[in-house]
Order: sequence, then C-alpha cells, then structure tokens
Amino acid sequence: MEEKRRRLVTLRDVAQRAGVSTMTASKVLRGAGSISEKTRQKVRQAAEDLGYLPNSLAGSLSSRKSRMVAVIIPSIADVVFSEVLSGVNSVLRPRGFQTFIGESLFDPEVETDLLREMLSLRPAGLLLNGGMMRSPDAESLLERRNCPAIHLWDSDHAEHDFSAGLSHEEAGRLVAAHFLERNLRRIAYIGAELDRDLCARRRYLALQSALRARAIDLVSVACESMPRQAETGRVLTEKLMETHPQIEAIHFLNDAMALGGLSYLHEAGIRVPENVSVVGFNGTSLANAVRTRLTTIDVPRMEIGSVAARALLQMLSGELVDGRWQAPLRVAQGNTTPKI
Amino acid sequence: MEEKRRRLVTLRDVAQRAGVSTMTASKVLRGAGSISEKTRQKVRQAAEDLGYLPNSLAGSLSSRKSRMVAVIIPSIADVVFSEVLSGVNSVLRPRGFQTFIGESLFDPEVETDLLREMLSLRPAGLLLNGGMMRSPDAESLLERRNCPAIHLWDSDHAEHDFSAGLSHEEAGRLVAAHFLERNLRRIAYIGAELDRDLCARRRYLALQSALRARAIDLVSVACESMPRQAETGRVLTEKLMETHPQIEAIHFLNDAMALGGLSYLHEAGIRVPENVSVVGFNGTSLANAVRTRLTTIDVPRMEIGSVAARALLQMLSGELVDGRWQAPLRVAQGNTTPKI
DNA sequence: ATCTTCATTGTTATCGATACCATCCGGCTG
DNA sequence: CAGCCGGATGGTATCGATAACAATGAAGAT
Repeated sequence: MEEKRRRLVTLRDVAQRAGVSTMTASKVLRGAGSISEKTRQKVRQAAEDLGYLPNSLAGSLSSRKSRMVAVIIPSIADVVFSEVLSGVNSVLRPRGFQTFIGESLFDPEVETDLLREMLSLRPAGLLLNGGMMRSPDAESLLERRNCPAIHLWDSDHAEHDFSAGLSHEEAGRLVAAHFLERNLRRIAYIGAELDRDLCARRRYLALQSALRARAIDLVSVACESMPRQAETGRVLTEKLMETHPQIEAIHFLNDAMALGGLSYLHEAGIRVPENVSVVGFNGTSLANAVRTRLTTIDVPRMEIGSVAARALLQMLSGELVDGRWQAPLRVAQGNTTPKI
Repeated sequence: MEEKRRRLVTLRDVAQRAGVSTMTASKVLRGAGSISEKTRQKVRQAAEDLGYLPNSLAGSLSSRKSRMVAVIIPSIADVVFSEVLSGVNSVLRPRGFQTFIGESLFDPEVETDLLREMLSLRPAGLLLNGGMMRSPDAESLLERRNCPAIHLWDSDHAEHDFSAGLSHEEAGRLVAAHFLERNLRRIAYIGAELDRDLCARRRYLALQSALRARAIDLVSVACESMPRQAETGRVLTEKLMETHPQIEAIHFLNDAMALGGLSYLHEAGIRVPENVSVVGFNGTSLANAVRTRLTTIDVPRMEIGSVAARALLQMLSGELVDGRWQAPLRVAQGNTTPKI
C-alpha cells in the first residue's frame, strides 16, 4: 500500500535521465517542435526505462486543451442511448479522445449537477441528449461553456452548435400513416415517463395530431412512474384492453414495451395483427429476435452517435459546422401489422 | 464564437470581487478551514455573481486528489455491462464522483490504450472488467498505478485489491445440475466470441467438466467472429439442429442468443421444452418479456456494480478492504425447461 | 497592562506540464 | 571574413488551483 503512494515519474525525471531539458523532453513526447533524431531516441528511451506516464491534468491545464468529451445521456442501461454512445466512441476513441459519460436519469436536477461537474473538467466538447427539461441553472451553465456543444437524439429543434438526431414528429406521423393506410381507426398509445422524456412525448403528440386531422381520437394509456420496460408494456396493455376492448392498433413508446404488450395479447388470446396491430419504436435487435417480428420504426442509433462525434471533431479543428443532421426514418414492417 | 473563447472566471476573480485572498476564497468554496460566516457570505455571493465554475484540473493537480473513477468494460451497448455500470454510478454519483467509461470491445490492445489514457488522468480509482486477456503492457501499467483497483464481474480469481462479481464456474455447474436433475443427457452449448470473453469461456468449461464427470459429452457450437446477439443464436441453433438433431437441451451464452435460438426452434416446429430444453444466462428483462419465459441464471448486475463502488469508497477513505464479493446465483425456472 | 491563545486570513511554494521567446551554433552568402 | 539564417535546445513565466505555514488581531487569562 505504502509503495503505491510513491511519487510517479514526471517529465522532469525523464528529461534528467535523457540529459536534456524538460522542454525538450516535452516536445519529443508530444511530437512537437523540431528535435534531432538522436535526442528523440534518448528521450523516448528514458521515458520507457522509467515507465513514464504523462499527467494530462497538468498538460491540459497548461495548454488549455483537453481531449476529453463530456456526454450526458438519460440512461446508460437503456440500449437506445448506449448504442448512440457506441457510435460516438467509435469515432472519438481512435482519435485519442476520452468520453466522459454522465447519466441524468431524465432528472433535470441531476443533469444540472452533471453539467457543472463536467464543465469543471474543461472538456473539449459537450454532447447532450436532447428532449429533456432543462433547468435555468443548466441553461446558464451552457451559455458560459467555452467548448462546442452538440445535441443528440433530437433534431426537431436545432439547439447549440449542431444537432444530430431524428425528427420525433416525423416518427409520430409515420406511425399514423402506417395505421391509416391499413384502415385502422381505433388506435391507442402506450407509454411511460412522458412527463420527462420530451422526445417520446413529441412522438405521441405528433401521432395524436395526425390522427385528429382525420377526426380520430387517440386513446392514451401512460404511466409516469413506471419504467419504460417490457413489464410496464404488459401491464398497461392489459389495462387498455379492459377499458377499450374494441381497440384495433397500439403504438408503444419503445420496442421493449411493445414486446411486453405482445406477450399479454398472446396470453389473452387476442390475435396479432388480426385483432390488434402493434407498432414499436427503435428497431432494436429485440424486435427481430422474437417469434413475432415486431413492426417498428428503425432508428440508426450508432450513426446518430458517429455523425455527432464527427461534427464535434470538425468544430474542434476550426471548421464552422452549423445546423443539424436528421436521421432517415422508416417503418420496418414486421408481422404485427397487416401487410398491404 | 469569439465570445465563447473568452477567459473563464477564476478563483482569483472571485476573491478580488469578494475582497479576500484566493486562499480564503478557496477554503470557503471547498468548505475547508475555519472562515467567518460574514466572509463565507461575501465569497459565495461573489462566486455566484460571476458565475464561477471551478477548474478541477487545477484543483486535482494541486491537491493530487481527484474524484474521477475510471471504468473499463467490454461493451457499453451490452445491457449486461451497462447495468453493472448503472450500479456503480448509483453509488458514486451521489458522492460527487465522476465515472469515466472506456469500452474495450474485448480487445486487449484497446484495453491497454484505454488504461494508459485513463491513468494519465490520475483517477481516484479504477474499475476493471475481469475475465479478459490482458497484455503485458497493461499488467505493467496496473502495477504502476497509484490508486485502488477493483475487479468487476468475475470473482473466481481475486485480482487487484478487491473483486465483485460472480463465480462463472458455479454458474456453469448450476446449469449442468439443472439439466441432469431433469434427466437431460444430450446437451449442447451455443456461444460466440469465447476466445476473448474468458468469463463466458469459464462457464462453458465448467459445464463441460461437470457433464464429463457423468460421462456426458457436451456438444459445442460457437463462432468467434459473430456478435453475441439474438441473430447469432438463431443461426447457430439452426446449424446445431442440422448436425445434431437428437439434442435434448441447449445452454446459451446469454439470454439474447437464447431468444434467437427459441425463435428458430419455434419456426422449425421443435417444441420447447418437450423436445428441446433451453437455458440462457443473465436474467435480463428480456427473459420474462417474451411469451415463453426463458429459464436462465439470474445475475444481480446492479448489485455487483454497487458493491464494487462501495468497496472503492471504503478503500478511498483509508479502510483496508480486501478480498472479494461473490454474487448469489440461482436458476430462474421459466418454461423452457421442464418443471420438476 | 501584558501575555496567551485561538480563530481568521494571507503569503509563498508547488503540483506537472506547455507557451513563448531567447540562445546557441554550424553553414551559407556576399 | 563578417553577417545572416534557421534548426536545435533551454530558460522563465504561467495555467488555476491547494498545501503548509506565517501573520494578524481580538478575547480572555494573569
């Protein structure tokens, strides 16, 4: 234990061993400035001999540059966001950037705290999940930031410097169109935590208003306090079918909830899609794994992440990126809605 | 853009505005030392007026302490690890620690790079996923670290300062016992990427050796290059049933692959569990969501994360934690294996 | 009235790097 | 041969905080 607390090797130690100044050693190890090949060798050798590990706290403080990128997403355990994250990582990691992940759990307070802590580390860039309530404190932190900020997941509103995501309104309309084309009229929506997830809410509202344009009322069964998981989908579907036995089609907040719903429908002897059609959202690998291939909206999650990351890199290299990138959306027809 | 590059407010600015020394301001904002209430007020007011955001790079450099914890897991997009991560976060976040996440993708090279970069940030602690190949460079980096390190996911071997995980050997034995109790004799294993995921491999080997003790040969169908997902499970199950049509039971690497397998069996008209029994691994929410409740091994993933995080906190506060924590395992009987 | 004493506040050095600029020196130009 | 040039190197200040200790001053003790 005592041994572990020993002072780590510093650049100065390396320089001394190589018989050069710290400045020279610094340049060699960063690959900056012009240094003779002989000196480079010496320094590199010394660094290796001593097992030198640079201290990037010191480096970043001094140069006022860092290779850390802060990312705030609602939930790590939700496949949807973790896949966006994978996309981000796949671009940033190979370029030597570290991503710093914060989990807001859809809570604006937590998000504000995270933002404060992360900005304290003076990251090179900021990736934020869109579609959340944002506290005034958070807004003011964002204004004071001195790094590019990119908005993920939501491209309906262009906030910050760049947005990469999908149009949740379009997604809602796509579902409406899908149902209408199939002459389904008695339609329901099942969701959860809509008070906090503004993106999901926007999909819901878009579906609702598209239906209302055809004089159709959308039945909604949502629970703010239950998790957005299969079990919740199951429970809410049961509740829906009891109160509205004549329903013909259900759109779920996500695929997991849709699967839960399917499982209830099956047990209740309700046939899909003959009696009830089901549409999920996300196009997760689940959707195809089950016996009944779920009709859902495919979202290119990895791509959203990688596009956002690339935009960030461009901004860091000085190019003035601006605007937004909108992911292409499509209905992936499974066999939980009738084919036409 | 120009505006964003302005110098941020420093502690000195705050101190000047409050009419005190930087040291005093520092103490107030950290809540250290003894400072009069009047001065505290002044400093806090000044900090708020200016929108002061501490620079933790400078703070950590100076105090040689940080509140960053580095975590390296194989994959963020895999629910299994992301749930462990959520457990970690749930403990560390409320205590003001930042987790720094690296994704190794089961690649030792990547892991080594990550380790180097993360240690460069001088984290307060290190959480590593067990059961991976580790390069010699990585080993030497680990030896030179000056922070506590904790092993996640694997508790068969106690490495580093503490391990929190499960016994993969026990898991393998549990599955063997489950099959044997049900008089299943023609048994197969389906997995992927076993060359890199040593934990999964250990489960497989434990199953194999437990069966061999009863003179039973385990049939194995594994593919190193395919992802450990539903689709792979489906494909490999098809392959298995073609070559070994007489098989009675299959254990899959994880629940997702098991679901893929179930979906194939169903389509091929093979009845579960009458003709073939299926056991997954993990106890993910999927397992219960589908019509056929999957028999699987329940692993308390969140708890593994939170136990590890608590152990880390204890070590940071000076208590000499040592040893390991082993997660309780149990077979969750679904209806993909016969009841007894 | 003088000396402690303790709470409060300030001074200086340092953490480990990089930025910026000065210096050195061998070779080339005129 | 002086003067200039540019590649190679080093010196010093600085980044923005904290550690360690010194200094201040008012209250209480003798």
